[in-house]
Amino acid sequence: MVMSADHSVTIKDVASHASVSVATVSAVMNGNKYVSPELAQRVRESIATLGYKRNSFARGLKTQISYSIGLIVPDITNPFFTNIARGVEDVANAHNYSLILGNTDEDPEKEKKYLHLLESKQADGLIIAVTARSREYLQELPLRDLALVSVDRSLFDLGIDTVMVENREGTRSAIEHFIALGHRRIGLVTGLRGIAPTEERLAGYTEALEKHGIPIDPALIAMTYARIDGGEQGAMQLLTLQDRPTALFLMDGTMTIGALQAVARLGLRCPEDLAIACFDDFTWAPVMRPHLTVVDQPTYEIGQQAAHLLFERLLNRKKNPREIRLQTHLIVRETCGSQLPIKE
Amino acid sequence: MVMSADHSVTIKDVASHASVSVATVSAVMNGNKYVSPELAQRVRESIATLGYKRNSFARGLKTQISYSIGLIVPDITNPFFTNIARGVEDVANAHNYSLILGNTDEDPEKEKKYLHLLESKQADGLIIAVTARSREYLQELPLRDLALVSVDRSLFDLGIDTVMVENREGTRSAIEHFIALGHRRIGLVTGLRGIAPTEERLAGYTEALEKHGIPIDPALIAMTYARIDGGEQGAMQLLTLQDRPTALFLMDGTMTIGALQAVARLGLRCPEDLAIACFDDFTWAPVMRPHLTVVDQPTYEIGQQAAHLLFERLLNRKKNPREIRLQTHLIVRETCGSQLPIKE
DNA sequence: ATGAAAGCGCTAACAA
DNA sequence: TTGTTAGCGCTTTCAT
Repeated sequence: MVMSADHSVTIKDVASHASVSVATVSAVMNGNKYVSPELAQRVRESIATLGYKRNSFARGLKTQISYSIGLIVPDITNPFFTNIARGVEDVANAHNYSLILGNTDEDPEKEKKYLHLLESKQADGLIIAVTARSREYLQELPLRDLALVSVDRSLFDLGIDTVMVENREGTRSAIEHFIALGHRRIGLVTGLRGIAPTEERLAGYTEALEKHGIPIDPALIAMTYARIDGGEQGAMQLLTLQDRPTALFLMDGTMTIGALQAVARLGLRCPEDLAIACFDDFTWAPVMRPHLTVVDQPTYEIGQQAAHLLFERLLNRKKNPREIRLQTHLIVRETCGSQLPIKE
Repeated sequence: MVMSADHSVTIKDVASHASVSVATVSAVMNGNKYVSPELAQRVRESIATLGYKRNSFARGLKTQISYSIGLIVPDITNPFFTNIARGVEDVANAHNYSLILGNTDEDPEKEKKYLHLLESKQADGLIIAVTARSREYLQELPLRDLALVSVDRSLFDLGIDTVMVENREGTRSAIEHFIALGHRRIGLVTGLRGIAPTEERLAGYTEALEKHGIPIDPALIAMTYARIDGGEQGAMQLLTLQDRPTALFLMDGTMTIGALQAVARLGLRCPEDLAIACFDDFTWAPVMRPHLTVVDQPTYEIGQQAAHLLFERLLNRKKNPREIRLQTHLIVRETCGSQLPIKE
């Protein structure tokens, strides 16, 4: 039987209902002091019949811990970040923590706003995919004791726990796949400069070409941003070159949707006219035509690991920062064909 | 210039730094009392130089307001809910509120856990896509004064603000599209029973058939759940019938991915052998082959409207509950062909 | 083994 | 116009 009290029920109410002191009620809830079984039982019953829920403001004010962590990403709508969020949330939930979500749209101002918000909300920790300009102020920020974990973007050199994937290796494997198929003019569509995924994938691209003695042609690199229209725009730019690339690598899954639209718009076929591959796999890969060759990254696991790192740090604030690099996997499907597209 | 204090800086520190009382500091932060420009200025400077951020525990304890709202959905990973989340988050952010996210996986126990969590976190409001069994306990719950808004699922009869789409009309339009094309054996793959989208879409299906004098064949209705494998399983079940349907309607976008895989596995072609349509559009629709005919629903807007409703209610607790029904749109692409698949 | 009481940092009523 | 202070509901030390 449950009561709805107009003025919400406090620990005092429970105490008097159970005829014990508030200290005893607190003790049974926290289980950190001996309470005789009889009293404990009585308290538990009172809690149940009064429908008491402890007030986390009061608790937090006293203990300085909020049992909540933040997750700040560019855009939760990007499946890459959605999966990270799910991974984070699952482990947060397992720790009885709650997750506060924020989208920055890669805007440092929005990011700062969230940082302030989370600070004043006394979040215990924060998992963040920082914007390109964050490092400029991140060090200046008096971040209380907000434990920080960086995902997708690197802050490891700032002594911050970081979870990333092997961007360079992943990209290199895809580009080398192109090269093995005979491609030499390989286009690259990048996301925003200044963030690790972009820079590292760019490095992987360069590395692959150099390794095989293929000169880097700046005209084959389109710098855009990780959204559908960014991909479309980048692909358009490269594919309308008079000497267009025979292969195209997209740095991000969402960009690929746009790129594929550009390809269709130009009346190009894949893999006949053009090989395509990208970073990120898709749940809808099976229903895409053609089946896309991708560099898969373990998105859910990134979130999980980041959350694990965060909770570890919450336990021990002075342990050495770790950088976790998760592996990517080249999944060869059909968008690269099995040989160089014939050029007349 | 910014200081990092070991023991975080309080309003008292600001007060003494600015040589004013804490009440004055509070007044300038809240802007609800007159403070002379000189003092206000001094206070603001002290706040800045000390890097002070108000403690929301203390504030909340006093004011009973947390400036945070919850969002509880089955699975943030489903693009339908991702977009809702983005919509909610954007308006929450505009109100300087933060968003606490929870996934239930349609499990009432997880849902209850989040409800408790949000209560004890003193969330001011909650936007929720309830599980099938929530109404059993939702009324019993002493929900403090947690303002509630229901999305996707209906709680309007419980006097709770609700945002939904026109499920029945949307589904009917798709089924009638099938019928107009000459289909009479129309299969339906449903999600979980007992939730409004399922029941209402089912009603729309039934209504369309009845309106055109087509008898309902229970064998053509597969009850599964709104995930990829649910769709695959449902489609498999219907398409392996000896007298299989000539058209298939999927109730949910994610299910459609599975269904399309089943179709491919069975060596069926679409639209030649089978017409397909579903609820939900996809960002990746342009790169799907065939282009799917869908009933589009304004997902982002659902979240936005829900959040608006919530903030309105926060302002006025006793206004009449509203039910907002957003319109769906049938987008005819190519998965239905332009006529009945030829049957030999 | 249990209870009394101080105090966490803030807001707001009241005093000056 | 500004300051003093009580108290929000909890945890925790210190008494008993």
